[in-house]
Amino acid sequence: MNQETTSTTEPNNKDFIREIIDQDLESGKHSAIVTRFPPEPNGYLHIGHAKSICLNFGIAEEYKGRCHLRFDDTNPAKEDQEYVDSIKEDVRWLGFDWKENLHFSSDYFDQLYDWAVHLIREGKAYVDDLNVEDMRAYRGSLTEAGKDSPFRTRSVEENLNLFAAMKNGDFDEGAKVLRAKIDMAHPNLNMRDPVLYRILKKHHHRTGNTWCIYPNYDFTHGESDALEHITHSLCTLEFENHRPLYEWFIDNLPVPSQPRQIEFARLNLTYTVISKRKLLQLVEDQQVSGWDDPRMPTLSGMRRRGYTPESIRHFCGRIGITKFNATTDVALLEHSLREDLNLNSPRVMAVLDPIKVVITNYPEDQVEEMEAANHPGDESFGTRKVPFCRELYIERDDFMEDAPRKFFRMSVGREVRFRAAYFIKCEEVVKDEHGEVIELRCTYDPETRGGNNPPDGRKVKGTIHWVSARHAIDAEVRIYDRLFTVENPDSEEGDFTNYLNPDSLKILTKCKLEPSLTTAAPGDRFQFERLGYFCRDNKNTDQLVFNRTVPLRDSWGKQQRK
RNA sequence: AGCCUCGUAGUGUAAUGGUAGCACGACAGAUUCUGAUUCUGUUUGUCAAGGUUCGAAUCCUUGCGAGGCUACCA
Repeated sequence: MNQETTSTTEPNNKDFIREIIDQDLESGKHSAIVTRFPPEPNGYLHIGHAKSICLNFGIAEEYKGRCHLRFDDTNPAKEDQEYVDSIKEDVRWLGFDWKENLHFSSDYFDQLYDWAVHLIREGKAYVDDLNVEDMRAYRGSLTEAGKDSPFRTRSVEENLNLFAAMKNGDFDEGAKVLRAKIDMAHPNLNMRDPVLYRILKKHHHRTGNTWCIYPNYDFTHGESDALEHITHSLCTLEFENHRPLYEWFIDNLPVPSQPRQIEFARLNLTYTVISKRKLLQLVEDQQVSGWDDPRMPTLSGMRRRGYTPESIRHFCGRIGITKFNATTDVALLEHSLREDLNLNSPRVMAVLDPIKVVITNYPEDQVEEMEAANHPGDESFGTRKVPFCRELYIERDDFMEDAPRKFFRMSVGREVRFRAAYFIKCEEVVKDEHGEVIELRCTYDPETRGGNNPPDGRKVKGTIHWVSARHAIDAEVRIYDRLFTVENPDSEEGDFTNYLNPDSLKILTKCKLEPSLTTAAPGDRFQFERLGYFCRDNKNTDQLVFNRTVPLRDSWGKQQRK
């Protein structure tokens, strides 16, 4: 679909990764570029993954190479087919296509096993009986060297037998591991004889019960890259310390290609938590309704909220790629969102918190079909008919009794434009016994039909939206706000859940929508004029529910808050 | 405290020894049948101190600050 927008919005300046790629192409090190997006199927994709997806698939498009989707499924205890399915759906929704390049690390279990045996034969790996606590103690610390395991000197023969026995299920989980024999005094802790294989008597979502030993990330990732002829293996900064190990495997194994790992900073966003672990906690503690709660920064949540894939791709293009651990202002994401929505959303009228308006000089039984533009800046959106009659609803906020001079809306004695309808003047307020305003009695000027200025040259400062009381349809509208009250929930005192915004969801049940919205399909997006962008919920499809994607920028509201 | 990485307007990101730019935000104004959009303008920056150089954000030294690393997770 709109994949072109990704490449057409690339900044002129290349990031450091693309510069490396340019050099590798120029020097002849590579003639084609191959990247990969390697999620573990143990959770849902979020906006941070989108950054990586746009980088990897984006580079493949720009350099006419390819990008593999590879599931890093080496830990059957956490992984599940459900996640595989959701990840594929989300990548596709974002607008990327892995074509025939769908892979699983588990496809390489046989090869990895053979390579582990190879290392043993070379005297570069051994079976260790140390338990978890002892292994930790032997590893040393950040400042002290570790010491060799007493099992480090086993013969090749013995290691071969033991490893085969591990594979055959002769030992319990945790009884033994296979370790690389590198250097227990290495300043980089990852090089102190890292574990390669552990015993896990678990069912794997793809290999079933074939295996009871599984390779871990370090022993799997680089070799999988090499097997797929990945040229540039892009990952986040926390793997920086793993690069020497990544290279050690590439150097010490007869792999078919030499991929290069390059790290970049992961995405942080203000007022948001992004880590999978924390998102899982919100789901499990039922602070949100699920992974696809519209307040979640997951792709499924954002999709449900009404985000467009284009806006997310634009955003990812704008934030750049660096090694600096930055926190991006969520306003930049919202800017990308509004930019796309403004261009592509048809306008409609909806009243979320209605007050009734009676036009006293309008005939009781008359109905007019007012013609309204669907987009003020784009005639190709066409027009629609909106019914107008004697009784209408307007937004409660659009009326004020003792209104200041700068209030350009309804107040007794003031005249405003009802969008695409008429000039309306408020004559009288009706209140109930509690003093609550329940009705406005108004008059209209027939000379202003269509909302046009009258022949006498009279002008009006404000234009407000409305719906016909007789024709309006009822709907529920969910108003979402940021999930957290502080810019960086992760770095505040105490648990991040202490900073959840209690007002992140308001459910409005008495909303009145113009009748054209009857035909809105789940997932359809609109601008409710003067309010914001809204999207019909894709989950509660038996009723009419709209999610507010993002409000319009509001310089009046901003004034008020001062 | 050992190792690795990183410090450019409020935020994010360019400038690859030669005029510190862009975007977002904020602020002001113009236009407007959405207090939206659009348009115009304003504002603010090279972590610090030395050094090399005709010239340093860029190279060197030292200091300061930030992040990551001690799973049989990825």
